[in-house]
Amino acid sequence: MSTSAESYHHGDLRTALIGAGLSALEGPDGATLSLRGLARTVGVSATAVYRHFPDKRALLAALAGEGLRQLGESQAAAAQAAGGGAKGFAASGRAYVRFALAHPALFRLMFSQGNPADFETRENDLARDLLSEMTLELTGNPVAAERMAHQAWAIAHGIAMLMLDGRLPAEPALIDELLDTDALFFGSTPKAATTTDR
Amino acid sequence: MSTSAESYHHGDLRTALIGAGLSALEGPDGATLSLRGLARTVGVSATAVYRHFPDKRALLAALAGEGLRQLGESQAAAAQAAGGGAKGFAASGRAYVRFALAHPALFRLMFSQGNPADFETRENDLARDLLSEMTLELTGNPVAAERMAHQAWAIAHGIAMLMLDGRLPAEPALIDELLDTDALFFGSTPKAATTTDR
DNA sequence: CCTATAAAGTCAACGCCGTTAACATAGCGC
DNA sequence: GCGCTATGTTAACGGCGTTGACTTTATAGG
Repeated sequence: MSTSAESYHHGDLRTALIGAGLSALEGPDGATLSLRGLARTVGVSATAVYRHFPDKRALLAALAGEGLRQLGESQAAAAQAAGGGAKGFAASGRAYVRFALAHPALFRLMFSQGNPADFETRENDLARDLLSEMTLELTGNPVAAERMAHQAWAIAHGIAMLMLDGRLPAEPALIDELLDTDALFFGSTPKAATTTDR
Repeated sequence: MSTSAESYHHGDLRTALIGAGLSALEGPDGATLSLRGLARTVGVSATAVYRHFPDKRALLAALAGEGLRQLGESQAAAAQAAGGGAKGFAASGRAYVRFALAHPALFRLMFSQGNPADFETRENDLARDLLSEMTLELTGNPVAAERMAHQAWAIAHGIAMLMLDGRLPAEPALIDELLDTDALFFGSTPKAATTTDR
């Protein structure tokens, strides 16, 4: 009865806090959201938060979990829209980076927690499951699939992070180019290199 | 005369602060270093810091710059020890990830600043220059070199970050496997999943 | 040599933060 | 109807980054 509609005392504080937290993460200075500030925007005393979360970390973990869920949804939708298969796989990779660029503070939060076990649950782990499924489908080999999953995750995550940090320009064309699995490293080596023409 | 030996009032505070900051970043809870705490360990009043850095961000930027310099050194050393060429390139990639795992808080700090321009200087940008040189040497083509550099950076960075966050196990064998340029994605799989496009 | 000036450091204070303890209130089960 | 428990409040603590007004010290110039 803690997480239902809106009834008793003030409303559903837990849900309200998470909502406020998510929207605070969207604005500028989303990197520095404070427990007190959050309580203020929800219109509640600072210490009321502690009835729903043991401490700030727990609140952040909940936000990260929600972000993870949304990321999984985005990727799944993108993969399906692209018609699955290799196209879908590539689309889910682009969706990963796009999500990071669209929600920088949330994305950073999702990957700066102590240990993922605090908020990675069966339900919000869609992204991970999807990745496993897709690579298995593409390779047909569990061992190769796992390596492919790891490498794909790493490169998408690397691109996302470097762009968020301003180390790489956050241009859509660059995302596509770097994620292009046909052109990875030497894939198109000698002459090819001319792929960039456009 | 602000950054020289050690002479006048207290010593070279700026250098001392950076040293203390770097060593604080090595310990646990290095993620939460405080200006006051740093001043305390150096044996100086909290506000003395402001004679050398306009604010905390500037101090952190200085630490990040120093970290960047060290990272470049590590990579250059590893590349040279491996004899340059493709071997050297692979070695520098491993060194990148190893550095991240060896100095988690420092590495995170290096890649969570607002904009890199604040601390990326000609002298500490060794890592970036090295990467450009190596990929150009390997491809012989400026365009291909740049893409290779971006992709290599992204995958190394992704591996490092995911391991730091506990999303991937931080095992040396896995680092090697994921960085293996010959086995990237479909490199070693038969049918290569035929990504089709293009 | 001695003094003006500016660099380097100190102290007190402000407002914000996360968190704890003690207290108030409202809804539900018996 | 009563008590229990979930939910919320107020007051307070210590720590933080930062500012302003002050003190000390090194050094440069007459």
